[in-house]
Amino acid sequence: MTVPKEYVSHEIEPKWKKAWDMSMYHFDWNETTRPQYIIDTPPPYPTGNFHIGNSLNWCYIDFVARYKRMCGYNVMFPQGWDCHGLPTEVKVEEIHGITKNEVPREEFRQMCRELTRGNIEKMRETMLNLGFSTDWSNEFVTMEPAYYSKTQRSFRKMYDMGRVYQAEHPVNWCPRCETAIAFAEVEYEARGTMLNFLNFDKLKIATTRPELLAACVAVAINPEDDRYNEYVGINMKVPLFGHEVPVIGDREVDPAFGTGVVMICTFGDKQDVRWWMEHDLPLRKSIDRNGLMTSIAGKYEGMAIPECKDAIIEDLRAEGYLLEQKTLDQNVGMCWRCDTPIEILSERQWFAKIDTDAVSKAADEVMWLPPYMKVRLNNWIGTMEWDWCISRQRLFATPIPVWYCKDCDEVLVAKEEWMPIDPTRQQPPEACGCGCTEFEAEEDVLDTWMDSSITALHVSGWLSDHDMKLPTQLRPQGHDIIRTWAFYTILRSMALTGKRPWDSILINGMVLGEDGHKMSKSLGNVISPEEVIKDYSADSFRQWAAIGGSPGSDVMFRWKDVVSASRFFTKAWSIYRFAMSHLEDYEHTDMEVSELKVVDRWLLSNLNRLILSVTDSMDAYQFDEVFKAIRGFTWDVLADNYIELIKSRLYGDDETAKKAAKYTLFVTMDSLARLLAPFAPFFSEEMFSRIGERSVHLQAWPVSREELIDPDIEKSGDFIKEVASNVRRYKSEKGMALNTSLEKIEIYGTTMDTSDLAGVTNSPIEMIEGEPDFEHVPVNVKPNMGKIGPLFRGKAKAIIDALLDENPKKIADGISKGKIVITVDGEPVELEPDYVEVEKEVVSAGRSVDVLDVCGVPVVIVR
RNA sequence: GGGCCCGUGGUCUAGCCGGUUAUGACAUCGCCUUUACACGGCGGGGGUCAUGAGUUCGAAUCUCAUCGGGCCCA
Repeated sequence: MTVPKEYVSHEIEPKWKKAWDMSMYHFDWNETTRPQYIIDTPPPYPTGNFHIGNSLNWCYIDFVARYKRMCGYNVMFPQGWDCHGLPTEVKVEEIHGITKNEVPREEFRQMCRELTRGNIEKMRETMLNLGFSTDWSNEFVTMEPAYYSKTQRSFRKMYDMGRVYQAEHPVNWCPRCETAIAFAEVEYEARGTMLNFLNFDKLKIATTRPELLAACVAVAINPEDDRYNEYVGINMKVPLFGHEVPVIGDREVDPAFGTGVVMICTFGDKQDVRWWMEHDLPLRKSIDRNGLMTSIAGKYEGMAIPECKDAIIEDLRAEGYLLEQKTLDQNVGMCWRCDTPIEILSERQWFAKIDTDAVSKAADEVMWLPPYMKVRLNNWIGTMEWDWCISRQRLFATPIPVWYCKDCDEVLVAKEEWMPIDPTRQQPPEACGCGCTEFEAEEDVLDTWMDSSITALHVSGWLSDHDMKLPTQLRPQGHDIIRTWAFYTILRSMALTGKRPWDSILINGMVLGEDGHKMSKSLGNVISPEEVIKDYSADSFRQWAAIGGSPGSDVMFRWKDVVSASRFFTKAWSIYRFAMSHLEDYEHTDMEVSELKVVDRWLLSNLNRLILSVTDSMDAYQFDEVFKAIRGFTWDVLADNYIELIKSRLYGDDETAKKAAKYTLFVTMDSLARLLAPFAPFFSEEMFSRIGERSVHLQAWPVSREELIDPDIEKSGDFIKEVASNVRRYKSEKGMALNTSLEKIEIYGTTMDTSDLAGVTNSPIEMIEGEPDFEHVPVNVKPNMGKIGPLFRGKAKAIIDALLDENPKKIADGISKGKIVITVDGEPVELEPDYVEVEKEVVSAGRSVDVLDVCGVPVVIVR
């Protein structure tokens, strides 16, 4: 059993990647004993690049999945791919040098599928390189019939429940993408614009959108505004266009904005929609689906919006309607895909009903980590005004399974047993109720969120041969998609099953570049996980993910964290190599505590305490705390102290004492391999391969042996460690080599097993009862604020002052007598001995020695 | 304009249901090849805990205000 001197991650990681049988990570659908732990993994968009933000999130998921498996859960860590969407359409157009309307619909969709398959392949490779314990037997691809038929069936089910309906309603519209979009897809950007003051017949109005004059349907004022309320009810002529519109009163009008008079258009913004619905105003569509002016715009018909705006302002000015222009800061709603300002158009679209109460109630049943992230969902819920527009005018998406009868216009929604189906390619197998067999296919497709909002249902066996396992146990996702993915998933799960989708939701932060800004191509601060693996290792990357920050907070990527991670593995390897060199002929059997030395019991006490705290932190998803604790134990306790202390035993002749050290080393190596397994799957596997049978990833998580946690032993061990460390420092300060043999080390007033100490200091140790012939001179008094404060409250300060004024020697005498008496404001006050601590200085009395004070115990070094 | 999070040595951070001397990492300086490791060991320097006020015997910690940063939304 030779252990190579160096840990070469570039050989070991590929070795295990190749050797692992990934079926060990498969979920057992027929399990009856182990509890289920299903993860509703986010399906990434297959861009072909599994980026660092994905990687951070997946590291968190993998830590949990591996930990839960080791704890005896039947874990499903599935992998999905959210394929549909505009970016792929754009990419396909770019690659093939076409526009989507130049080729037949199906051919274009085929090109999109091919591109997507290749991209998925690339991303899978990165995921394997990062060592994720993905359950590939439960992979899903939303563009494949097996998945999108579920999307279509969910559409039909919700249609039957009356939760999906078609209607003409205002929608957010992207003129560039030529499609309706949902509020969740609208992003706001601060832009400067002109506020135009117009002479509007009898009143002056202020508007930022003069190009919508043709769509003006009313003028509104605040009914409490004395300047104008007499005008309510009369009609006014719209400048340039001449049609008459009524003046209405509405409290929402801000008298302080502009002139206090606004025009209502169909539609300039969301507020217009509210007024339009509330006051039952007519509809005037002045903008078409391409963002061009319609016929009601008269001579401006066919102009693009900015062009029309310029022309109308010119004409208003020429005809004397334009009174004034002021600059105004304004937030403009933009399409999140293409940054084009959106318009609100009235369109015949499909909608899903939003039941905010049901979503809110279900969200309360879910444990949010960190908890304040739920606030974001609730804030979003509070702003919902319209239902969710689920139809899109695109190609690469799940087809809406609907036809319209050519004779009677009746809507025919496909039956579930017909799915998957593309209505543009297949006719319904039944005639319309009116007897007609000629149908017009619905060409619109579904919003991609309609696919991805049923992942929780899909992975838990919905509409499959398996038993339904909803709710899943964990939803891991970023805080940027709470208003979309989290919201829609809860909505759909409640609508379709009446159950919450998950027990808990773990929110990860965004990854920031080394400059502290969000990683983006334009800032040039993008780092790919593959780069990190190449320069360091996958395990080092994973350690950065664990230790870089706590879940929920944004995490900065720093190369130096990766460097220190890889140094930790070097150190751990060195420890492992040392341990294994002494365990060559070791056969593991249980040992009684009585057979162990103090130092062994000290280490085991610390190890079991570590297991306890690490388990708690894992349960709380505090991976940074977990790894810091493991690192601290390994480096400080095990390497810097324990190993140094036992060397003399390991190299000595006392076989019993040697065996105790070997036993302790073995147990520690075995536990460490298991504790590291969720974080460093490759390194821990390499470690474990020389310790135990089969993969470390099939082993149980260590259980703390609490009977080995012993505060007294820890105290004794700490003392030995402190003596060793003080002697080391002493030698260092005196310029002595570390292995210099001192004539004698005397320790006073305590008894203990000194064999390891003699070994590590390479010097004889003598325990001497009583005090040394030196004087302990009390020099300083330290009041114990934690005790004095609460007891004496307002008097505390006076007591502390009195204590500090008093001669330290007198206080020390008081302590030895069991009672301290001091005078405060002329009154005697009694204090218990533990209310103060006295610092003492040891004064030498004639011997040529050095005296160290270790935890209050005099240690005398005879040179 | 509203909501949420956050300001701790040069950098990043722990502590934050109040208690003495504020944690660790990286960086920096000095010393050391001791049979696991120089990708190591030992030791040192460096912080008025953003600012101001309040509560309290006592505040990095609680309250308020101000300034600054980030995110989500209108």
